[in-house]
Amino acid sequence: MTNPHMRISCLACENQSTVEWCCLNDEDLARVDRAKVVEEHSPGSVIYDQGGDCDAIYCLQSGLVGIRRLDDIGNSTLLRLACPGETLGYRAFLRKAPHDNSAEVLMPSRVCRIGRTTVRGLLEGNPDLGLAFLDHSLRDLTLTEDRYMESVTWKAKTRLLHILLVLNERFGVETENGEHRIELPISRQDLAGLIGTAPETMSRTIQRIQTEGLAQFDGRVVRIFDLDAICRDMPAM
Amino acid sequence: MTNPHMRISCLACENQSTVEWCCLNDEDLARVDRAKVVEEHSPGSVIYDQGGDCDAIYCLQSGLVGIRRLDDIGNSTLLRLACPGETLGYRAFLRKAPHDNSAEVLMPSRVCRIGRTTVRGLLEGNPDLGLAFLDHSLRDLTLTEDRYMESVTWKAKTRLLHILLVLNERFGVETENGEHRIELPISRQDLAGLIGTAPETMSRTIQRIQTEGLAQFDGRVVRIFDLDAICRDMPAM
DNA sequence: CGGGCACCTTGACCGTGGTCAAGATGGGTA
DNA sequence: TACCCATCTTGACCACGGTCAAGGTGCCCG
Repeated sequence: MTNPHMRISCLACENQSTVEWCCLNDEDLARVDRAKVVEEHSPGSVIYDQGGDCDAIYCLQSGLVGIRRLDDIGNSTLLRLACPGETLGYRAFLRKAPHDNSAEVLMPSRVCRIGRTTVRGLLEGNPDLGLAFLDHSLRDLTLTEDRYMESVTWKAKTRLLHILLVLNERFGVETENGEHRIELPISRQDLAGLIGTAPETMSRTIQRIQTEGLAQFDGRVVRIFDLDAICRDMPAM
Repeated sequence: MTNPHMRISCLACENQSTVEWCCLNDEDLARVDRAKVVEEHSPGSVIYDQGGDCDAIYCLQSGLVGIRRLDDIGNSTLLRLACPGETLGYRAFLRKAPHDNSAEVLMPSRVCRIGRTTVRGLLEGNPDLGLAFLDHSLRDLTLTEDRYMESVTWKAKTRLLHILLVLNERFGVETENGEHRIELPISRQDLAGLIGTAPETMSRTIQRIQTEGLAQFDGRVVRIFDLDAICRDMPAM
């Protein structure tokens, strides 16, 4: 899993500017660089497990990771996606509590693991880092609250269209004829989890969207003909 | 609204030990005490408004405050309750963004208003305060995420029973015959908002709970005969 | 006192979406 | 090629809960 040859220095990492790490000076970055362990993960492998103790935080350098939560019965629900530059597992770390979700690799990913003592040291020496984490947490909080409101007030179709708009921002490409193509990074089941419905409902909602001509689903490829039409369907945006 | 006669020093405030303020030394507490403005509010009055700019944070000394969010149509939903000791409006303040919710007084309350410059000064001089806010934010995040999961997987009846258990912790009293009495601090409408349903569904759910003998509703007074029976109805607790 | 007005309740209706069960599809392996 | 398995789709069913509409209750105010 560990691959020292592909190693990129934190000082040269293009994600360095993301939220929490942008406040570190070169000296501290070098310290992280020395302490970190770079891991290569392939889809399906787990970075950390729900319920497990937290002895490090992770920085996603490239790839894609899914944050899952295990139901009390045992079925896991995809809560959200983590993209390159995101720091993973910081919540459990800072709360000194077990992870309340799991991180599973969805696309081949390179993850930097930064041990507990290193982070503690940085936090103590650099008050801004704490504030950066605070910022991250506040952003997550707003996102989660918005999500809650949506799940209560919006219908499944609206929520799916909304997710498509978000996925389009990240994974969509515009073809020459003005059409948008998204290569979905996740299965239908996970898509269902992401909007909080059963997989069957996901299938049916997709059918409905297709017959209404809003989008075409072909395996994991989605084609959107009229992005504006979808935007117009959103309440309050 | 302001009442200088009822003023309690921060140094003597019984809520001083709550999350963010416990990390301040006496000197800083005295600084807050000098800068703060104490406000007396009666039910219905608004501490801050959604969409409004944030130029202070508020510390609830006594009473009860409801955190509301305005829908895009204009109907407001009660998101959660804030009890004495809670710091209000810190999120908008720290994010330097407009309030994304409103704080409305539900029971006669005394609120300490601490101006922007004072808090900024404290944050700069005292890194621990930032970490305390971080802690608060992380706790809120977990609560909100749990709430989201519940709203997706639990039925209205289960959610109502859960809220009753929570309200019982805060407002319940145990009578001599082992029965629990809760004096609800909120209307049915707000109770409905709290579990994310329509008011009509709230009424019907209450009826169902009564016919099943789990609790008796009489105006704002709820009597619970068998607390354990309700706990047993909760999935995974 | 009556009128107005919130708030709550109840009834009727029906759409959304959960659930169970049965196929369909497709990839991986022997 | 045949088989298996996971994933996805489709159908049938129906409970939960949203919505609209009509009463009911209590409260404040003129």
